[in-house]
Amino acid sequence: MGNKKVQKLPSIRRMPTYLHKLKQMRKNGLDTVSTTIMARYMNLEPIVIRKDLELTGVTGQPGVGYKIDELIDAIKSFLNWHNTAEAVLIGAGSLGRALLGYEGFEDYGLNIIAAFDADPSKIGAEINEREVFDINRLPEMTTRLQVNMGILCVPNEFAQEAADMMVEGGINAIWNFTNVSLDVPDHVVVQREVIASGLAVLSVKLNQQMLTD
Amino acid sequence: MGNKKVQKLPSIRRMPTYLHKLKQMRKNGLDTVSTTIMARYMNLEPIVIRKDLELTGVTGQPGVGYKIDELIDAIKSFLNWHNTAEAVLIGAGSLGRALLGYEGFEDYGLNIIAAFDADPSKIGAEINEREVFDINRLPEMTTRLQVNMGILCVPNEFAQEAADMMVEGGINAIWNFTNVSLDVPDHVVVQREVIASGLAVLSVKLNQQMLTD
DNA sequence: AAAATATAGATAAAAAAATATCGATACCCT
DNA sequence: AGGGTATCGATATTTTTTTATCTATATTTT
Ligand SMILES: NC(=O)c1ccc[n+]([C@@H]2O[C@H](COP(=O)([O-])OP(=O)(O)OC[C@H]3O[C@@H](n4cnc5c(N)ncnc54)[C@H](O)[C@@H]3O)[C@@H](O)[C@H]2O)c1
Ligand SMILES: NC(=O)c1ccc[n+]([C@@H]2O[C@H](COP(=O)([O-])OP(=O)(O)OC[C@H]3O[C@@H](n4cnc5c(N)ncnc54)[C@H](O)[C@@H]3O)[C@@H](O)[C@H]2O)c1
Repeated sequence: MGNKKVQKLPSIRRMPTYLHKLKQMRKNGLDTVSTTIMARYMNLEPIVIRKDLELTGVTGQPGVGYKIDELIDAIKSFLNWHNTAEAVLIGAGSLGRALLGYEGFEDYGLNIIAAFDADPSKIGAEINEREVFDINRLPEMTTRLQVNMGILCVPNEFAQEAADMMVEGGINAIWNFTNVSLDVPDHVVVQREVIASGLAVLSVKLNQQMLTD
Repeated sequence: MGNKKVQKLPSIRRMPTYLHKLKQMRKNGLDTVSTTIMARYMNLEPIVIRKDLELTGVTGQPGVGYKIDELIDAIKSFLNWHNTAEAVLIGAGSLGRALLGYEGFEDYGLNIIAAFDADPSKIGAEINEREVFDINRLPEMTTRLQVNMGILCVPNEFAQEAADMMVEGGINAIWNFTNVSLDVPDHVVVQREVIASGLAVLSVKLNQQMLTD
């Protein structure tokens, strides 16, 4: 029914950072890791990490730690990042271009296969090896290609109509970077990225810091 | 001491969305709002909103709601967004350009006054009316201009050294978009923006949705 | 005017998340 | 080999956040 709550949100949000650090450690030739080390890296308490990792089902070895390979695997499974998700991006503007150029997504099982835009001067262009198509072709193309994730980067005023087209095209997961709270059917999940949230947190932190010294 | 925890994080993160919606309502000529309306917009329960607003110190009128103007003001004060914060941006690459071009920051009391980069082909350029300076001038300039916020958008491998330069230049708040956990003195606050966190949440949501229908 | 409805605030309860404690296991160093 | 240290897992506790309940106040409808 679309309104089920996702639990353990804070833990889920930390997973990608674990993954990143673990991959880096593996590249450096390590094969085990302790929560103490992860904790120091992330500025958290070891117990937090242990609880998070518990969610993935891995078990560590008392006195030793966890096997890095196992952990990487378990986190990927937990996040469902083993089978790469194909996505389309809507709105090849300044944010859209940045996301199209972001190398990191490979590591996160995300593959942006095409972009869509309404601006004739952008349609037909290629950005980082992905073609930009006319937004009107979106429903037809996503249906045919069976894509079920859309990354929304259009200006606020077009956000809802773009979302409607995605829904029409069978997309059921929307990563929403606009400042608009979308109205979508129950079976469609939306993750809204509010960049100002981070700024708000930083402002409050800074303020508190200044008050105490 | 830098390791004090910020409380009410979830509430703080919701504030900018309230602010955005409230400003929009004001533009539409409204002057009061109820938590029911806000809740419908944000897909939350009214009680959540009421608790959040309580933090700002505003009081509403039973049977009526809150005064929009008062709310906007209270939220801005709460976030310390009344006095515009000046910031510099480090790394005028694809993400950096997007941020430099983002209009939304005006509303959030953030003013990016200059950018810094190491690439000679970028130094001297102007992006959205902000000049790009040589990264080596950062410490001197931020000291002189008394800027205390830095937005970090360099490639991961240069993140720490760029952070060091910021600290040298007297910056004490870093908005960190890199995939690196920075090592900074206690008096410097850091807010790390991990874009993959949102993707992780979306993946889990999508997975749960698919399992239940 | 009375009844129905919508609302905030205060307080209480429940749920979730973070943190602590402790025993068992492994490793390291002398 | 033995003592010291690091580690995990299980369980318990504390803290924080979310949600519920109930009362008083305002508005709208009849
Ligand atoms: N730029 C940033 O750093 C940033 C940060 C956070 C959030 N955002 C949000 O992301 C969204 C996009 O921002 P931006 O700065 O990239 O804007 P932009 O104007 O640079 O890009 C928007 C793109 O969408 C295209 N477009 C317009 N209408 C369209 C439609 N109906 N269908 C398809 N494409 C359409 C435009 O042609 C343009 O290419 C906005 O909602 C903004 O608030 C941007
Ligand atoms: N592109 C995205 O959508 C995106 C999303 C999330 C996070 N990030 C992160 O943001 C960071 C930047 O990503 P990007 O895609 O913009 O990379 P980019 O390569 O496009 O831009 C990096 C910029 O930093 C400059 N630079 C390099 N070394 C420097 C130094 N020592 N001092 C100052 N400037 C220096 C480069 O010249 C370049 O202009 C990375 O850490 C990336 O992981 C990017």
